[in-house]
Amino acid sequence: MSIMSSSPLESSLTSSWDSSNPYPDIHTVMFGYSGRLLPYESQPQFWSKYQVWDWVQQIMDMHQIDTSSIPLQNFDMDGHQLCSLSYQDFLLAAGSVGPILFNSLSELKWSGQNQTDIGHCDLKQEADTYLFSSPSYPSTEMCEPCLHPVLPVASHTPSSPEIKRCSRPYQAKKENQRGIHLWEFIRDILIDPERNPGLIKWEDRREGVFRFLKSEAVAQLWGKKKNNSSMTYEKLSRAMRYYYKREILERVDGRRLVYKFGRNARGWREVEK
DNA sequence: GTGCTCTTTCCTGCTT
DNA sequence: CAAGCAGGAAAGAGCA
Repeated sequence: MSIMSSSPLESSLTSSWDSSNPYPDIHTVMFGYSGRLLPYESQPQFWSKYQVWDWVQQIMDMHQIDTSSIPLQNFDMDGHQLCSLSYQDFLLAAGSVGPILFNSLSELKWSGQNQTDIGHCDLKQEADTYLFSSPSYPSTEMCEPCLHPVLPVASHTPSSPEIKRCSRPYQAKKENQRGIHLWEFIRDILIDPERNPGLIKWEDRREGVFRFLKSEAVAQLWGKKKNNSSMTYEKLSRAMRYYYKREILERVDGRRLVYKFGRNARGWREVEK
């Protein structure tokens, strides 16, 4: 993952994030998101991983940043894990968007718990430390067992020792990569609304017609599942098209990003569940 | 090692 | 013109 890469993302951020005004949108971020949350939802440490995704997407939407601009799989974690990330973790995980996410989360934590362990001054100081005084990042250590970079876990008490953990997104027991097929992965997102923060949507539930809303985000999730960081919607869609021949999917002519489950797809009908 | 299945990657041409 | 679709070809990866 490239850190602080200069990408099209940067230009899209300039309206809300620049070096002269590092926290211009804190209230927008804070009240724009937390304002529409239920009480328990404003406490990010209790979020499910799908609420974490939802939050990331909401913040991106708020700043009019394309969700596919950041590797969503870097946020494959629940709220508790999210809350343990440091400012630097966010920079590593989301590049230029990291500070926005970090600030939003900190404000949510602050407003949700009404605790002041992370104040604006601390936030700004930490942000400044990493954003403006550090041209490059500390050398990367590697996690012994899996050879993924090690990230420092957030420690808001300066004197406490820094705990290292693997940067690889949380993954339960490594499952058989062939254990789930692409169409099953898509189906599972569709039938479980909590797993589906606006990624794919039923067009006709009874007929099995669905549409990709965030095609690249779905591709990234699929890539994460297969441990393939270079997955794109173009490649995913090629795999989808192979399902036509096997009648797992049926063509939906004339409509972009729209697919339909075929006779050999199982488990998507409500009555089947 | 071999063959099979299921992708993944790359490509060209077409359509929206 | 860009994005998406269609499908051929070849290669990769897991598994029996």
